[in-house]
Amino acid sequence: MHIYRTHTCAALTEAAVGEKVRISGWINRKRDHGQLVFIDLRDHYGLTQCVADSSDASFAIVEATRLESVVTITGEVVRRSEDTINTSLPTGHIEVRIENFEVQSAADTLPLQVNSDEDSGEETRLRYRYLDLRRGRPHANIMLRAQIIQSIRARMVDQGFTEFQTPILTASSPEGARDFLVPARLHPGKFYALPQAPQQFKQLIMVSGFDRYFQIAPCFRDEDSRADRSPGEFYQLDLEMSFVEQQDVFDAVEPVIRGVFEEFSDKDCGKEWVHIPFAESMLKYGNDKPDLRIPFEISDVTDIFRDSGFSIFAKNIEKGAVVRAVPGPKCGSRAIADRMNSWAQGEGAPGMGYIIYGEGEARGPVAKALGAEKAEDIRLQVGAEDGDAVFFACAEPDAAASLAGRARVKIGQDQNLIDERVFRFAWIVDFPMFEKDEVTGKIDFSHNPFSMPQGGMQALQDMDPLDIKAWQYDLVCNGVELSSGAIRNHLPEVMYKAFEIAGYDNKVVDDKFPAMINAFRFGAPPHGGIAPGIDRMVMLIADEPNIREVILFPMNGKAEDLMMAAPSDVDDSALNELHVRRAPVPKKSG
RNA sequence: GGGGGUGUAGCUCAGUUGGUUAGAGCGCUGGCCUGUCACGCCAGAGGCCGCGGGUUCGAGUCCCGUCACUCCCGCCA
Repeated sequence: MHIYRTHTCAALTEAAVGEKVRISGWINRKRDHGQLVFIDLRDHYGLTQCVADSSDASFAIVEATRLESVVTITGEVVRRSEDTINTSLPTGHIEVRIENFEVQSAADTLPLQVNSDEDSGEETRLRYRYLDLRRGRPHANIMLRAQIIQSIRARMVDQGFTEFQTPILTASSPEGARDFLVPARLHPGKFYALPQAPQQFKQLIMVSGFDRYFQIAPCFRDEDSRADRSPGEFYQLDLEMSFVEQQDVFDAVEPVIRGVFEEFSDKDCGKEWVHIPFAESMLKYGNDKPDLRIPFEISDVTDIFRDSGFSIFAKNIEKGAVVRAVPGPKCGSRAIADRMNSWAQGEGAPGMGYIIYGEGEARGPVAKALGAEKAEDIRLQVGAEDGDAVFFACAEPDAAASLAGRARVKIGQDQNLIDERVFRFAWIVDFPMFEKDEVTGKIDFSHNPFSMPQGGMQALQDMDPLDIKAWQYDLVCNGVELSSGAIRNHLPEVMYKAFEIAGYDNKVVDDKFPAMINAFRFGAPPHGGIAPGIDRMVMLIADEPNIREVILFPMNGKAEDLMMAAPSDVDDSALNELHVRRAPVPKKSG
């Protein structure tokens, strides 16, 4: 007999009755009746009830062993009597009569309760992550993640993609987020960077003549965390394809993503994934990652307020402001409207005007100043009914869109208008190539400097830079940005020109992107790709509100690994070897 | 860097308008219990109420500061 186990804790059923077996695992729960004690033994696979009574030699030690101790139990599988069958357990028709009980590893008093469905505090969970991960839901989430990644690999290979590995120690690149740097021992004063994504490598893979690449790629960005953004590192399904247009990328990716969501979730994934131009998304949803489950849209009512009796808005419009209207279904009460107004103030806006529609008339100060006719125009445009409200964001276009967008989400949530049983996907397309920095007025790349401008060189030469669109797209699901991609700019002259518009001369391109700009001189295939976030996909499928729930050993919000105690101090000798010296930590002012 | 929320037993949380000895469930220790499966019953241990200061006759509760965790803004090609 194997020294640890002949079966797992899920394997024993009525078929095994009469067999002498050995199982090992953790004591999940104990029910001590004095002369009779039950143990639920748990392993990765399931639970098996084991039982001993006072006549058994091991009875005392069974009673005395604490929860979560690891034990090996040897004994006979016995059928439970009819009245003691537990139908909620797959192994509930049998139990193991304990003949021998060996403690492999005794557990101290636990810092968190493993057999509870209730989460402990984040700090405790992360510090004792190995205990947290024994619990049902975290354990299942990690298994789900593994299965999803497995499925993605199979689907990608089926579609003719090949998985390659790209370097982890690479060069810092000027664009994007803050880099993690690694001092280069052999090159005093120089640093490697961890890749923010294998962006340049995957393009070079295409130049190398491989046709369809993918990788479950680790990406490193030194950015502050959010609920849907793990600090430091995350994984992307990174992929790139040669000789493709935008729609080819969509056609390759859509079945993979849809397939995975449909395989692992019961939620409806929609018939077709809509394409929404960036500008339309900003107008209707106030952001570039719309939650299409919210059943109403924002509309522009600037013209109705222009030169109107509502002078605050009218004056702002003259100065370039716009007015965006957010419908508030069933929000037609003073209390709700006031709450929205103070919410908006909390968001940094001066407030939110509103009109309440009820009993056939428009009410509130805005309606009064505007007059019944214009209030009715708004009602018709927005599609409001009796009992609804309409809220207004008046500001310069970006700020108005943003506030209206946040208000839309808040109303959707507060009024319970979000259908939790569906995934609503959308491709956001036609991103602008350039944008103007509000503070400096400088024109810069709005998304990815390697994207091909729509219209190519011609567009760069002839058009107002701010009007040029890029072959740049995002995949969005339920208000979460799942993915970002582009058809790349593989033409050196077009690349120089694009960087020139953004204020960088040819030398900058040559210095900062030597690999790409050189490679493109030796025959580069037109290519494009995308990189869906693995963690976010798993988070959506697992229906978890926080990305840490689908990561084995996540860091906390301050990018610390509480379990491993990282980051940590290092010896001076290690620093000396790396030619690195500590700078004094600046004292806090005040 | 900024804003919100939270911080009370090992864990999850309650704690009234400021008022006597700060509670519950789980866990832990001891006792009872031979059919439980969130077993039950009895008893017990366990608290710098995050920390520091202030107001007050009196602070878990009010005020100021600070720290930690968390959510959001900034940031995220």
